[in-house]
Amino acid sequence: MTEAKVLSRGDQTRDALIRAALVVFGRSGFDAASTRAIAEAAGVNQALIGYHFGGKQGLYLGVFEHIIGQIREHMAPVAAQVEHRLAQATPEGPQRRALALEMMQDLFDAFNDMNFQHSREGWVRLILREQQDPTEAFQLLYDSILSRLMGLVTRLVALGSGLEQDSEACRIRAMMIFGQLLVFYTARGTASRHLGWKELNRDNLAALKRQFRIVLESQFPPGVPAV
Amino acid sequence: MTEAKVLSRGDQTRDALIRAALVVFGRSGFDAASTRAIAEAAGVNQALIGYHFGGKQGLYLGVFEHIIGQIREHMAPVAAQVEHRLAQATPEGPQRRALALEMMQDLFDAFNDMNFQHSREGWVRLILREQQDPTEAFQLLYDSILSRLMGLVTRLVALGSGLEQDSEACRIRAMMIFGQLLVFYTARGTASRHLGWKELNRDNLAALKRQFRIVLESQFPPGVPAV
DNA sequence: TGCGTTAATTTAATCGCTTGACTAAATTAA
DNA sequence: TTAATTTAGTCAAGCGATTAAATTAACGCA
Repeated sequence: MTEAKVLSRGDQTRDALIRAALVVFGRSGFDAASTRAIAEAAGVNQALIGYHFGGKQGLYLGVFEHIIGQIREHMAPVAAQVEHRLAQATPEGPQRRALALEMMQDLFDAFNDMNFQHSREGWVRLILREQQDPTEAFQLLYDSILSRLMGLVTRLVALGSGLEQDSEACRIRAMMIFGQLLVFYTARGTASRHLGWKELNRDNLAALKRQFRIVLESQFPPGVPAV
Repeated sequence: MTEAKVLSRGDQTRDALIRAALVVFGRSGFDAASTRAIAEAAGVNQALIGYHFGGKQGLYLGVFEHIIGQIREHMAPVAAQVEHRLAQATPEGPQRRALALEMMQDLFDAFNDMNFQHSREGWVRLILREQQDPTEAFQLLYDSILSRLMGLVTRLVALGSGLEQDSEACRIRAMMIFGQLLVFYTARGTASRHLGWKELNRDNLAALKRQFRIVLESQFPPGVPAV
């Protein structure tokens, strides 16, 4: 319903290739993924990769542009809202901890939902690989959204903890907070065995959110003065 | 100095192949890594992979047996010590929070040091890949040590939080605690840019440990009654 | 509407190259 | 002399890229 059906034949092919490549690249990595396998998964002739994207590399970048668009769609609204509230917040007010906590919960609720919705696709695997050996694709991803999200959470940590704005401590803490959620995707095998979660379903996600909320509150207790 | 020099010619070849394969498999993944590249990195003829390990797959398993041995060497002593203290601890004593906190810090100090020492090798990348698509190698790794470590931390969370022993909540919390550290390896690209850490050095590790300790204490405040 | 022309897109086939596995012969150690 | 180990070379299969030819859609004009 959200998709316009006025896609030309070429655009349909581009689309099918990107969606197939998302899966195949995610499962096998760039080198091990074959253009023939991608083309077959897309139901399309192999030479069309060269025609539409210039080659394997071009298709890979196309996949990341697609991902970036999706993440933007999910996170931009809540990020903008948090930025707005941050600009208005008095950094020394008495309830600034509660405020920071609330905004973090908004942000990470959206983050969790996005990850959950796309957990079946190849997102996680693709980004994980790029984290280990960043290429042009990661530069794109980081500059367009990741840096914004990280900066936002870092400012929220500063607000909630009283630590100096953008200090190294705040940045480390921001990374750690993400880590608490991401570990369920990055260490999927361990999570699967230790928790018996063969796949992340709605119930699992709810339990995860509950514990995350508890831990977040313990890190930024609303009623206690800052360190 | 720790290595006995009584290795036969064949054992030397096996050793060289495993060390080279650790790097090449880690960098490229199983499929994309070529046996020729591994053999060249080991300074050895390609056919020797087939001779000594039966094939590519056998070499891959050999690499994981090597890794498992190393992790055991690092973690088994502290794990045994914690298990011993856990067996003696009275689960309802007044300082059980402080006790749990102390044991967690011992455990994760060892964990951090191990990760740091081997961060240059291909460990992280290899295990990360197995987490996404577990093969026989991950089964081996999980059964031989990962399950023990996870179980241990889960029991410590139970002791420190007052939550029911081995409840799902405890297991989730245990995963999250690991996540706070692992994120600096799994999201290496983001960490590199957000923190300016091009590689994890001694200073960075110290800063990381400091923040981790603070967060851990906030989750299990020594002087406060349990939830 | 229908025809003819042009551009966009798709197809099958082929190129040189690399892959993992294997083998027989050569080399080394016991 | 025997067994363990290493070597160079070969095999079929799959790789990414490219090409010329075939097919399809788009547009101007009658």
